[in-house]
Amino acid sequence: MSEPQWLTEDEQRAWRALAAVMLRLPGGLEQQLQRDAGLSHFEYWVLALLSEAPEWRLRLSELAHQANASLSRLSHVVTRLELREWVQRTPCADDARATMAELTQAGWAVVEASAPGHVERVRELVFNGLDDTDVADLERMCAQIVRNIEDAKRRDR
Amino acid sequence: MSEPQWLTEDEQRAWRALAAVMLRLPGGLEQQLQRDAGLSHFEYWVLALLSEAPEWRLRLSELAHQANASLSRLSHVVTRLELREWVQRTPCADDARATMAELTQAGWAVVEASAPGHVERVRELVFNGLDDTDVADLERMCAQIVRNIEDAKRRDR
DNA sequence: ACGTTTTGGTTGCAGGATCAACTATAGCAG
DNA sequence: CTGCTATAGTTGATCCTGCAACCAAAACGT
Repeated sequence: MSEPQWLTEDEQRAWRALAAVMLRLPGGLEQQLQRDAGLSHFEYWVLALLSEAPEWRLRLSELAHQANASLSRLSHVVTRLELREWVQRTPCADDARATMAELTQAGWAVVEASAPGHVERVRELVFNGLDDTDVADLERMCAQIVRNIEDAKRRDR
Repeated sequence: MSEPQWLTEDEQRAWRALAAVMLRLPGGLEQQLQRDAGLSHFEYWVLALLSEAPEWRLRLSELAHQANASLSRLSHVVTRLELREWVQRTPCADDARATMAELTQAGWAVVEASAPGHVERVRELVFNGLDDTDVADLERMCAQIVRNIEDAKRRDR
């Protein structure tokens, strides 16, 4: 049994900083959206994804993937969004197992109304103090980390 | 009323990547800890912070700050950890309002047993594919983002 | 010394997330 | 065509978190 490979000092600091972002950023975003639009961040994200999809429609599984969520979580959220009449479920023509989620006019209005405030907040929390190089680096590193997570998930299965 | 300042293409990609990390990384860490040690990531984090503190003791408010959590959340978690006898609450000598959380021997054993597996997973998910420069950049950017969040919180109050 | 404000912490409750169990359809091997 | 397995989605139970209300002690102004 060998010693585990501990993190270096630099890695520890970086990990603490990333963990801090992971723990605090959701709350920071949530707060503005909740106050100004009565939406959770995840609800906003789902509506925004639908608003960018062709015909405002996506299969639930595809939507779950794009939203980085489990199908279960998405299903619950779509149910709530349906109750508020911002989204509608419709059966899928190609595949009888599948369900489509479709943005309603009212849902579109919600996205349109809340997007500017939300984008401003993202700017404020995430991009303030970062230059163009940083933004490119951030994307590259986060993409790498997401790949790592997906690989680990696949390995675990 | 002026047009909001939308994100550039680069910013959008970076934001999506960061959001993906924010949404998936907790789950990725949780899973390993839950499976191998029966701990949530946040519980581990709290125990680890205590294990590094002098005399294994910290005031709850200080612990909450270091753990990036609200006092309420921390209080709930400490209650659960106390039930498992990994942590003990003791009154604070200097300030009668304050409470100290202290790691027990059993709690220390839990940290010691689960740390190697957890560190390995952090390595796997976060640092795999990043070089030294990346690590330094990641820390700097995350620290900046945390500052942004704290500033916004202060402004909102 | 006394009232007010701030800080430290706890608790109950409501809302959301995860997990496991389940149904139904599609795809595939023989 | 018939099982078998994989995919798509739903649902209910349980657990966690945030919020608001609350209490107690400290700090502060006068």
